Amino acid sequence: MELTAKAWSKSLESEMLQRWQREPHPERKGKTLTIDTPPPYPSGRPWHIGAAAHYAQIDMIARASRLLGWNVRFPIGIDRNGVPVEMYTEKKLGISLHTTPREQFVAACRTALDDLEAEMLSIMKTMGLSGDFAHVYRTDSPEYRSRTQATFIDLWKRGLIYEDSRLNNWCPGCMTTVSDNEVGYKEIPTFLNHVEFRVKETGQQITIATTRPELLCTAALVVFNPRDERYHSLEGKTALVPFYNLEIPIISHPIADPAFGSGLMYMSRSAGDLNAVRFLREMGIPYDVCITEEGRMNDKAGPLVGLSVRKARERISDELRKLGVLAKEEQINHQTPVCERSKHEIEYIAMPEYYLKQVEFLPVLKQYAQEMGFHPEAHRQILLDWIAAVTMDWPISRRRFYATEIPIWYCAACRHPHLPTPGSYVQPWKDTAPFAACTKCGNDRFVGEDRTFDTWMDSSISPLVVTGYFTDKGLHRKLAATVVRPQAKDIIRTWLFYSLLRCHQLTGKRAFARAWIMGYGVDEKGEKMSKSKGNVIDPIPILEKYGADQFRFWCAQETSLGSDFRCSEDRIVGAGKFLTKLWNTVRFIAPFQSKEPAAVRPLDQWILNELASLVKQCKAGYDDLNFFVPATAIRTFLWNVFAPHYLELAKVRAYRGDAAAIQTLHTCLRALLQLLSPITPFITDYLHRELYGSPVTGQPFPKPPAARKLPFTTDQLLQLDSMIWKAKKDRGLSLKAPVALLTVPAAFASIEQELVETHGVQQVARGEPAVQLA
RNA sequence: GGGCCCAUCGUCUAUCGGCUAGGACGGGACCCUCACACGGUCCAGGGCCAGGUUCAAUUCCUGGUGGGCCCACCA
Repeated sequence: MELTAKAWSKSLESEMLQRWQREPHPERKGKTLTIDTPPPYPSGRPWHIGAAAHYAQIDMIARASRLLGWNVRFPIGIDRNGVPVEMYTEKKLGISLHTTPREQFVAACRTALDDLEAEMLSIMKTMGLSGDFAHVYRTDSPEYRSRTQATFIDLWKRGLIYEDSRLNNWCPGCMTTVSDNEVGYKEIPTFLNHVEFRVKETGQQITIATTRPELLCTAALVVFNPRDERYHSLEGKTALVPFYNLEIPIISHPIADPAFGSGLMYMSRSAGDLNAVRFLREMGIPYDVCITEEGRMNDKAGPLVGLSVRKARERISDELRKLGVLAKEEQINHQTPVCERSKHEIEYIAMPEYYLKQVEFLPVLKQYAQEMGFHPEAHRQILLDWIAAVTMDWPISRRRFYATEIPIWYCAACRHPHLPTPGSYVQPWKDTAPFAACTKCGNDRFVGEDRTFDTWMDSSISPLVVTGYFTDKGLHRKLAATVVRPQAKDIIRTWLFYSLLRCHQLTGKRAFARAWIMGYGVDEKGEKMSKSKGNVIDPIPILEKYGADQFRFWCAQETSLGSDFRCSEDRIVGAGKFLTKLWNTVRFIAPFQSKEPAAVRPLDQWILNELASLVKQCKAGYDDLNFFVPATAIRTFLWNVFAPHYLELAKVRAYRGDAAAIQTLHTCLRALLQLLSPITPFITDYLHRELYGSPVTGQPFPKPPAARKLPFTTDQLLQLDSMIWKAKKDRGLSLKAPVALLTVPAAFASIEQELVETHGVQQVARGEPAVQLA
């Protein structure tokens, strides 16, 4: 065979891809492992290099599992529902969801998604993902959406869904209710306004500090802490709200912090934060929102009506200043709740929304979180912490367009809800109701629901979709116990949590055997990549420049499982050298062929011992789905032990045609290629075919050679070689220069021949290691 | 404010409480030695701080500091 080139060429990768397309992975006999591949979300260009790295590693899960003997199902899906594409479309086309006809807007989103999706799929293919590209599923397909709807209908019938109007997180930008885990916090500078109220009964002046003066129009109470003795005399009195001249009671309640401001707070019926939401609920005070869905003041705000919340805040401060009741304005940084999607400041508005019960399922979810496997183990805690923090049911309805529709029609007369039979995809906002008459009042006119689902309602059933729950219950039962969920760390509280919840509600079982959690790809300074920072690295030019295997090897050896990893082009370049090293090692070994059986010499046994330990390390790494372990172990073996020491010492024998040396070289090489194949499938498959005439895939996991005790250790041998090289180097001699006298301990007697031949030793003596040059 | 995780050369990491803390990337010097200059050889460079346990601490404990993440949150 001919390996004339001096290095592996990434152009061979497309050749290999075509080859693989012609010969798909053979079904194996063993048990089946299903990967619940995270369907990536096409939210804009470029696709994040960290995401590409993530999928490269998921392919390593697939390939490593096959190498370990599993039959692997590796579906490929794309998540296409929800706000990100709507925002992308609004920005790209300069249109607004709220002013564009729904049909038209949905079509524009679909076009955008198709383009972005094509690019992601092409990247996945280029990287050599061994997934099922023939059956890509899309979460916005009528088929998938019909399943989301079917599960909703199921849960509805079982009484797990209810509608309620309660104060909830509202994003004025997205114009929808959002759930707690879509809310983030951002430090925003604002003013803490010290506003003077008067006590009606005594005329006494009291000061109240607030960041939300624009909510004064709905002021309900003034509160002080019962432990705060300064204000005991105010209990039961009445406060006069400036500007609006409202009369509100003063009460004591522990919610007020004596150390904050003056120790007095006012509570608005239009809650300014979650704490207030809870307080109102606890006190049984009906809410009375003074903010509109667009984030403007409504008519309750009197003269402020129509102003944005922010403008209203400035305006009321002006008014209070004019009245002489604004004692102080302090600039503070405020941890402000913002929408994680659109970054708008969250307001608390009550809208009727559907809720899915989750609180009562927390104990079983906790149990699942404790039972299932986690790679790495440490990340289990993130899920447990989240489960412990959940206090409310999940609001699942959204007032958006590009998402799965809630499958309900209401009787036009009595508003009674009607749900269709599960199975087909329905769009109540445009479809005619599939009912003859209202089951309650007999009326024959219906109004379709126009709200959609939170997208996690769709993605949380992916473990069921990929195991055939909706198409083949028998298959599902067979596959369900061995599902592996790979995903990023940041969506533990959403995707992982909701999947466990929903699958439990639908099947009564735990969705996953194991979860594999990867860290974030950060930039080379260690900072999070974000489009706003402009430090997002596009994977396409990287893959074009360096090829898939180089990228994959970099991914594997960059960081241990679960930690964040820095994306630095320099280090990707560095990873490529390994492929060249491997290539040239093969280039050296390939020409040597020997069929006759031969007994190994002690030197051969030494490297076989090392190989045995390598095989065990790789097995442990692959079992833990931690590719850092095999990648670094293989690299160290090849570069620090096998090539510089064994290869050099066995070289002369190999040239001579020594069968034991040649067979040992091939034993090591073959095992190396197989052990490495999950990480760098292109080069290993190419070389395995060239040398051994068969694909590297489909081989069983390499067996560790039988190890035998030797009189010298690896460290001793490495140090001996190094000592000789250093001696020559110090004298400015070539490494081929002869050694006049080499003194070695008796332990090396069995490999003396190789030492002599390799280092050009003229005479050998026994004793502590020493080199004497001519 | 509460919780979780982490802390080793510039970077990524190794090290059952015990040899001079090992390797890789990057840096420097020399060498184109017949698989490989995407190579070889050599060099420089590190245990966050303060206590404690111990014959012995990078390793175990406590506190601090510094990161990361999560939750709550100043009305």
